[in-house]
Amino acid sequence: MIDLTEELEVEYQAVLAHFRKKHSRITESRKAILAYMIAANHHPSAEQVYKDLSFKYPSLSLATVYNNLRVLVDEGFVTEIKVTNDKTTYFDYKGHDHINVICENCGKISDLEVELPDIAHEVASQTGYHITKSQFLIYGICENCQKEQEERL
Amino acid sequence: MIDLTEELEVEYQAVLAHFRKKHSRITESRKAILAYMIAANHHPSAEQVYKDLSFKYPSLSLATVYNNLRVLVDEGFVTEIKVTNDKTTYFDYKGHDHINVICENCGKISDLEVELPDIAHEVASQTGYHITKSQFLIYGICENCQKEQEERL
DNA sequence: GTACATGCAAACCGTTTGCACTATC
DNA sequence: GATAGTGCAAACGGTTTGCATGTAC
Repeated sequence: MIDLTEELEVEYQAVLAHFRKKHSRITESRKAILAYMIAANHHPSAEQVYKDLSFKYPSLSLATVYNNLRVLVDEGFVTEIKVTNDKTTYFDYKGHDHINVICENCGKISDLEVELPDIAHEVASQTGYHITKSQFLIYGICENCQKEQEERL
Repeated sequence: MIDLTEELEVEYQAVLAHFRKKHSRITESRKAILAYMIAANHHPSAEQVYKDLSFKYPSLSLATVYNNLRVLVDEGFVTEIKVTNDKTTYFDYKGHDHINVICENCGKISDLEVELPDIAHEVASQTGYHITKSQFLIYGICENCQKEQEERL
């Protein structure tokens, strides 16, 4: 098992408590993947989680990693990150706040103009990155789908 | 061919001029895909571009759509948009400004904390979306890769 | 004991590639 | 005429799925 600081251990236990409450089973694989994700200070792919845990858990399968990451995403503990020009999905445990508006129901993607501070400049000065382009995505439910959902009740 | 307004026609001709300058060939497929993308007010997938153009261009292939979208992306005319929980890449002709910071060279993904206005609230009031989560991505070259590139000169 | 989770391997599907052919320049 | 671009079909690769088995409860 990954070694967690006291603070992270609290987080870890809180998620386990959440699983118990939901009557989800707490398996060795699940604990290992959860601990890995909580401890991770990078944004691993499923493959990377699998490789890193395979040493300690030789019987772990890639499908199980995907299954558990999916569960963690569905429960709101982990965020998916997609990067252009890369088929891989990366996973981030409770990613920080990180505008296209995407409807999670119908998949429609809309543009939205909103007043923003000069993020690129700020990012550049703060990180030393040479900024080439940026992408702000907001996920939600569009008006049409909200209506449809209301009508469905 | 898609019918373009005068303004869009100027844009279209400008891109063609760009291609001539680069000694890229201006084929029927290329013109059709470009015009489609310039006229599009949505964010089509390659598949959708292919389907929509297939009527007028029955011999057009999906691979050619991918090739040309790739070219338009490489030349900076089109932006790719990736959405979580969806394998598809969407394409946006000169997307509007739309903070994970992603290094285009090494693929490293970093978190960054930046002061932002209450975007979600603003988006919600402006669009009527019910916001559930958001994702801000900035692409650039990280300090390490900048150094490596400088050293390579 | 029940049924959710796992592991394996095969299927899936968006995207890319290899190659012969076509058409732009 | 040279060669970049095209079209087709096959390959690729990240992710998902079906199913038999294992195990948390």
